[in-house]
Amino acid sequence: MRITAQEEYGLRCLIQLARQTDGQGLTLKQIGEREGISTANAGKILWLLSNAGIVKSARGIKGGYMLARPSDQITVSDIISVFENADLEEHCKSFSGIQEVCVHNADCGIRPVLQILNETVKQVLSQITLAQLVHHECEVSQRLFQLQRAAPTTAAMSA
Amino acid sequence: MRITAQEEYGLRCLIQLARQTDGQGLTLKQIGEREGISTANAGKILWLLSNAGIVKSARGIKGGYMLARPSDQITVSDIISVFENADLEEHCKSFSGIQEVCVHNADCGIRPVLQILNETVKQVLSQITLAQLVHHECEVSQRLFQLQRAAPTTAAMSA
DNA sequence: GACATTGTTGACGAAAAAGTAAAGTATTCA
DNA sequence: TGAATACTTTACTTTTTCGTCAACAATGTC
Repeated sequence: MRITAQEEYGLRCLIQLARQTDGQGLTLKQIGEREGISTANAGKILWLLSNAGIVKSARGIKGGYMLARPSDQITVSDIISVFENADLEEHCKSFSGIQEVCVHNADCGIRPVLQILNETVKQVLSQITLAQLVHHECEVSQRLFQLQRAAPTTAAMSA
Repeated sequence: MRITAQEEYGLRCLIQLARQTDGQGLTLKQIGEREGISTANAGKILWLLSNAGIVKSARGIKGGYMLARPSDQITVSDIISVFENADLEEHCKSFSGIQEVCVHNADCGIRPVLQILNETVKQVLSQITLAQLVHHECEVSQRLFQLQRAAPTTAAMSA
């Protein structure tokens, strides 16, 4: 259970773009230098993000990348999903909502635990926006810790 | 951001052991057959879990594996940690508690987002025990969904 | 319209993870 | 004691992922 290299760089590249408040955008070369990765690698990552509609690109001498929508409308879950293997998506596509969780799963005991945990994690990450990561990472961290402690999770689980 | 193959199989092997209510334990051959993996692979996974003190083993003709402690005292976070690369642990060892989150991080802006998210996820997973996964996976899933919806996360984050 | 700059795309090699194999060690029972 | 069973440990092979390279396409400037 870890963030892959691509996912981490994707997140960090987006944070760089989100910090551009002047609406200027950044070139692949600039992004690569700021995050310590090659221009080629930055190109690959940004291309995936572009396909997913998270960033928009412009070619030519005035080109570069910028966010496709405000950073408070981009969740970490959105970003992570871009780099997931498409094959895994089909593993259990029926898992789409709380109402349908058990409808398609008579064989609940065989159901991979994998899927349950993945959905749990994604649910948590969908509540963290890029805007929250941009300003002060530590504040976000503290808030999340408090969040988890405040939630009556243990009681709810054992009920 | 996904569970690795080893982590998934580790979880599932432990669920098999947790289902053994007669205190008998299971051999590597039995575990492998039940989870569709080779005996050799099961051996590798259970060896790691044994080193971590999550399971205990017995050699000889009456040998096998069993949980080292009750399943409600084993969290998913415990299990996942077993299969993490030890090198990553040193990446930011100062991240040990909520009080010390920002103490060691004057360079907060440079701090990898990776670490923050990993801690967040681990915090969530530390609240799920093996016992909860054993009985009915779907019930656990529903509870977690309700949990996440009930928690006033968005309000807390934007405060 | 020529040129420099920048993003786009596919192919290739390197690195890491996963799984397999085999030899070794300990325990039990006849 | 000896043989069968089962865990232990290391090394190897396969598979997957990661990163780089090179050629291509599009845009803006002079």
